[in-house]
Amino acid sequence: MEDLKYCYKYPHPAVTADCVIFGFDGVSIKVLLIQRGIEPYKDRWAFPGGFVRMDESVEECAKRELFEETGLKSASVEQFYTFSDVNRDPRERVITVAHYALVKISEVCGGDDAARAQWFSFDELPPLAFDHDRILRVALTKIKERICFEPIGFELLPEVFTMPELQNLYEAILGVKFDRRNFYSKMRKLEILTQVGERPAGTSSRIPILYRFNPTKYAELKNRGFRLEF
Amino acid sequence: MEDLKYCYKYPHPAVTADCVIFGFDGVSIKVLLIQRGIEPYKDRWAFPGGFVRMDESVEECAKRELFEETGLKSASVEQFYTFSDVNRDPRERVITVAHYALVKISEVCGGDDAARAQWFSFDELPPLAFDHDRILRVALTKIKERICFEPIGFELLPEVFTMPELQNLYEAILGVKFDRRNFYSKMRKLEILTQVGERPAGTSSRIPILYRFNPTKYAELKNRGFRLEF
DNA sequence: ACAAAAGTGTTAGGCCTACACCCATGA
DNA sequence: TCATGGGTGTAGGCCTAACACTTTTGT
Repeated sequence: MEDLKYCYKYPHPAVTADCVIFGFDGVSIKVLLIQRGIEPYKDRWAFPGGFVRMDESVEECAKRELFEETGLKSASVEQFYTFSDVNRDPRERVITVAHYALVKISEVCGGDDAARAQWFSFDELPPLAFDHDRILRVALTKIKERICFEPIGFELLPEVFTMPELQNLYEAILGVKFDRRNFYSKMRKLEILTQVGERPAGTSSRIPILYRFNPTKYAELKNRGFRLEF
Repeated sequence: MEDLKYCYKYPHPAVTADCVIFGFDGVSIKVLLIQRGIEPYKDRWAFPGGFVRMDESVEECAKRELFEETGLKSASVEQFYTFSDVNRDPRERVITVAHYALVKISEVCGGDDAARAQWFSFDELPPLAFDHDRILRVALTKIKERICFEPIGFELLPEVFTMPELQNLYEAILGVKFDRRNFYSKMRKLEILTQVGERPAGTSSRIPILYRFNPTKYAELKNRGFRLEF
């Protein structure tokens, strides 16, 4: 008991930051999980995360843990809910501030740190540690809410992408199907897409046109907020 | 030092729950503050709130503290952000989960507990304790986001209200002016308002028509979500 | 008598939705 | 040659935004 050296007049909960990391492979949404190496829930899959240090905010903690456990250096990690059920951790009272981030799936391929990290799609999810299944459900809800008002979708796509890919992304997140023609014109109206290169005139209607997004317009739209009526 | 009886292997932050309580007096938005009786920030105004106990979630804590300090028993206290800057409390590391609630201003009039509680409008705010001014700004942002998608506004109004009052409420929260005629028809289209009583025919165009809201339609709309294009 | 507050309806424009056809490729 | 995937444009309906007049009351 000699190592219990941090003492308080009243009981204090432990506080952690967890990261729900979403990716997109062109077809379906993926989530990044880490296989736990220690008890409790040893060998179960869980979100990257860990205990908040006394010299960092929970957001800083989330970014640090994310980097340590997956090698990801994502600028936009954002908290979305704090889970505080009394018995959510068998060790002691732990309150977790849950964050999410949208990343390009290619960014997390390499790295030895990421040995235990793996992308899962929703129809092949393993059982999760702690209350992480609940955290995932809430994260999904929040993402759905956001995607209609901020062009967050693009953070999930590679630099260059096709219109069908973009549509797949929206359909995968929102769980609905759109009319291709309406989706195209809606996106064009936003004026954040720039066509990449030229399609040799008349030579192909089968290979999709490539786009990248216009960073200026994109940032502007993101600040101003927008309204996607899906 | 004998009373430092809660000891841990690693340092733990303290965790509090704070409540930003919004009210509406028919003209402007008010916020409920409590004058602190103890250091730090003694005599400064702050949001109701306090330390999370080990046998309650942060939401339960928020409700409990709200009741203890203001006599309010509000069903719908909702967390909106967790503030964790390292030095936000001079005593020790304190992370606070901030909540908000919308209440009818009449519900908090009586009660001795509320002796130190007082409603303030935004143009006469006193200096706030801790980082509560920042918390207030974030709360306002979140409320603005919500009011366009959930009919939360009605929770701020008395049972029976007039259309101008309702419009004032929306204008006060969103900080913009609406065309009266467009606002009226938009509200009518939602079909959640029921006219109260009868206006003696032809006898008055100066006193406003009274409405209450239809709880069934209101709940339905709240679940389904809606879209107010202001 | 005049200013201020409350009530009401119409029109034009923009956005959303639904929908059909052509071209190219690969089986 | 046929099925599949990609690209494009149009017409109708709904919602939004702009806008004017009448009544009443209080000063």
